[in-house]
Order: sequence, then C-alpha cells, then structure tokens
Amino acid sequence: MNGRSRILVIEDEPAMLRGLKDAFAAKGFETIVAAEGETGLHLACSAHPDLIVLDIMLPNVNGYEICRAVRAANLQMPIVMLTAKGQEADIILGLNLGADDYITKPFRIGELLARVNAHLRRTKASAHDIFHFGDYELHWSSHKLFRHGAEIELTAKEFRLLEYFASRTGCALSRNEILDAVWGNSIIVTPRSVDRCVTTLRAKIESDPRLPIYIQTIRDIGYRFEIGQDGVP
Amino acid sequence: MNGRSRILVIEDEPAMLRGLKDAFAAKGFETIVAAEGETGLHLACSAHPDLIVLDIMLPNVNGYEICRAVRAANLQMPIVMLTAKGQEADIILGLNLGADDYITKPFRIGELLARVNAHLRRTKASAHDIFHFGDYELHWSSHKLFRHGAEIELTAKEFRLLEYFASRTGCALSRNEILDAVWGNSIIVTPRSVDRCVTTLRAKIESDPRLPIYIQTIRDIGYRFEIGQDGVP
DNA sequence: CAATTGGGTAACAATTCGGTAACATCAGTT
DNA sequence: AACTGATGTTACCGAATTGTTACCCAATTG
Repeated sequence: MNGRSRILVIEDEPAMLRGLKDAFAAKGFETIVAAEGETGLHLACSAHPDLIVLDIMLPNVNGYEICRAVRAANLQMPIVMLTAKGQEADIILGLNLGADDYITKPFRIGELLARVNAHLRRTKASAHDIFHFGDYELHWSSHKLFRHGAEIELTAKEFRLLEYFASRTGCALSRNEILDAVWGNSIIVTPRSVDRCVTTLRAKIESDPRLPIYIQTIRDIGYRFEIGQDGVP
Repeated sequence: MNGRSRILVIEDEPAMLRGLKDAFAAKGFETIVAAEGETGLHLACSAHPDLIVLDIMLPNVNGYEICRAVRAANLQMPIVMLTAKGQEADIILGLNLGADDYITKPFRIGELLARVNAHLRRTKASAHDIFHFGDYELHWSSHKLFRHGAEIELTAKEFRLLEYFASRTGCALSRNEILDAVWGNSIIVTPRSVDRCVTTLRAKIESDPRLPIYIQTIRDIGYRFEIGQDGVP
C-alpha cells in the first residue's frame, strides 16, 4: 500500500459517480468504485479502502444494509452516507447503523471533500495531496519531495519508504512491517535492507543524520516517523 | 473512565443553551456549559470533556479561534460546530481548523444527538490505543510513555514489561509468568533478571522507588501492577 | 535474638543491535 | 561491452542494553 488514501465510492448513478471520482482524483486520492451493493461490499472487505462514500438508494442491496454488513465484518473505516433522503429519521438510522457522516443531496463538492478530510485526519490515513512535515512538502500525486520549494531527488525505494512512513506518522514500525508494505510481501530481502534505505533517506532529509528528527530508531523494535514541529491532530 | 460522557457546550444564547442542556441530560450525558469563549476554552483544557459542541457566533472570541486554540493545545476530543453560517466556505474553514462536524441552524435535535453519538463511538474505539495509569499515558501504537505530556524514554525490555503489567493490572504475577510473557519461553534467563528490569523501570516511573505505587512487590510470589489513584479521564 | 530467606541494586560482563562502509548485483543506457 | 545508478548483502565497529553475580538490608521464622 502506498501513502495516498484510497476511497471506495459506492454509487449507481453514472454522472454522480464520475463527478466524485474526478473530484477525489484532483485531490490526490485513489478511488475505487462500485455501481452496485454486492460489489461494493466485496470491495470494502478485499481492497481495504481508508474511507467509504456510500449512496443509500442502490439497486438490490441498499446502503443501510451495506453499512450494517461492513460494521458486522468488523471493518473500521469511516463511512460517509450520501443521499437524497433528508428526513431526520433516515439520518438517525444511518448514523446509528455505524455511519460517521450523512450528507444530503444536493451537496457541495467542497464540503464533501472537507468532511472526508476531517474523517481521514482522525483515522490518520493522510489528508491532502500535499503532506507537510518540518519544512518539507511531500506531493503524493506528482511523486516529488520539496524543501523550501527546491526539489529533493529521491530514488524509487526511498520515496516509497518515505510515503509509507508519512502514512503511518507516529507509529512504531517493525522492519518486517516496513518490508511488507514497501518491498512487498513477495520479495525476499534481508531486514537489514531497511536499515540501508533508511540511512540513505536520512542522508537526504535529516540535517544531522546522527541525531535524526524525522526518522527515529526504536532499538529492538524498528523505526518511527515523526513530524518535526507541533502537535498532530 | 467508561462512565457517562461529558459534553462541553459553548453557546451564548440562553434559550438554545437550555435546549441543548436538556436534550443531552435526557440522553444521560453530563453537560458543562460556557456562555462565552474564554471560559469555554478554559473548561476545554481543565475539565477534559469527551466532546465539544461549539457555537461560532460568540461575543469576543469566536468559535473558529476556540477550535484552533483547542487543537493547538493538542487536545483531541471531537468538536461539533453549530451555527447559522451555512456558506460552503464557512463549513470548509471550520472543518479545516480541526472541527469534526459542522451543523447549520436550524437543526434537528435528534440529528445532533445522533451525530454526537457517532463521534463518541469512534473516540471510544480509538482510545483503546492509550492506557492511562496515575498521571501516565502509555501509547501502544507509538511505543511511547508520557507523563504530563513529557515523554519518558524506555528501553525495549522495560516497555514490554510495562505493557505486560498494564495488560494484567491488579494481578499477582510470578517471575516465571513474567519471564514467559516478556522474555519469551524460548529464552532462558535467571528469574533475577526480572528484578533487575523492575528496578530500572521503577527508577523511571515511581517517584520514590523505595515506596512503589505502581509496581508492588509481593514477597515470595512476584509482582503486582496497580493503577495509582482513580482513572483520570 | 539469631538465623534464614528473599528482594534491591551496584558493578561488571556479555550480548545484541543499528549505522554504515565496502562490495556485489542487476537493469537500463550509451 | 562498458558505464551508471539503484539496490541488496555482508562485515565490522561502537554503543546501548541486558544478564549475572555479589553484597546488603529487611522481613520472616525458629
């Protein structure tokens, strides 16, 4: 899994679907779509999206049932319901079934994006197309890293490693976890390769690699990526 | 810690305030109120509410600034904004400042309650990641220990030992049990190694290691970990 | 009250772990 | 084929952690 957030959109109306897809793509999200309930439920389980945007009026299985099924499967990602049904009873029903937000059509795309970001911020999956840390900017969609506007060239592995770190800011990560995520679980390499890559990445982003600010070593555990300055919401 | 949730309502209009207070009380929430920004901010810091309902139009300090200040103070509770300003730009501003939800007046009280519940449900679920004892916070995912916001550095063994103690709070634990759980049953070390590790851990978390509050010795048996005072929310 | 036992801990020793230099490999390019 | 740059592996070193031992004190027991 690379760093950008993956949104699953379950919506049957083609025009709406395209609009959502474009809007999410423009903000650097990866979108996967399902035009029908069964497929959506299946994707929710198999594709591990970071958030689900769910229309309620769907052919066959309706949105409420999908919501209930997702929660019953113990999946924890935020669910944003999207619908023309604006009756209070519907809203309360949706939220009580495990949805996190309920937006009534017609809605404003900017508001939807802001709400999606707010939920992702809590989940910590990542929020925007540009990820800020210290005085760096990591651009997901263009795959570039900048410092004070100047690009810092990273190799493919270094970039994927940094992406992964960024997507899991603050977490203690074992070498094996990192290997699975960045190298892929099919490739077999020594856990020490992680150290090697961390060294080169540190050389590029840490002002003093001996006293790293961003990529911290946790002896006996692995590494932890941290944002330089103040608190992380 | 698992009692009723405490809601801080920051709202200057008396009628609205009473309505909210009654509605929350009817659902079994504990409500604390502030009719003015400064007070509200102060209560947010000192009273540790589980959620904040925040009006934007307030005399003196407005809701946006309170929201920003709360997040700047690194307080993590959900914030639900409540306001007559329904312009998309206002909503996006609020959400980007760290609010979790934005409801426009006039609103339906049932919807507000459902949304508040949805946010609390999520917070409770993720609070799983933090273990509180005395005035310490043990963060599982980041492998860190804090006291009053200051990090206390632990070695890997110390951390694992503390984790184990925390997971079996209140139980009498023999040295062999501890060895199996923390060292792993394949490794062979003297049971005295446990004592050694307990000593260093005490040195870091007990204010007086001679009179330990958290890690107590049970002569002839082993140790027992206890939470200091009451659970501090 | 003396003897015994168990735990605290200082001091030392052994071990483990991570950083990194040096080398190897591999793919793409000239 | 030689070159280049990226990436993986190995080996070595220094530092931090961890285990052992020994000694002492406190509690328990006879």
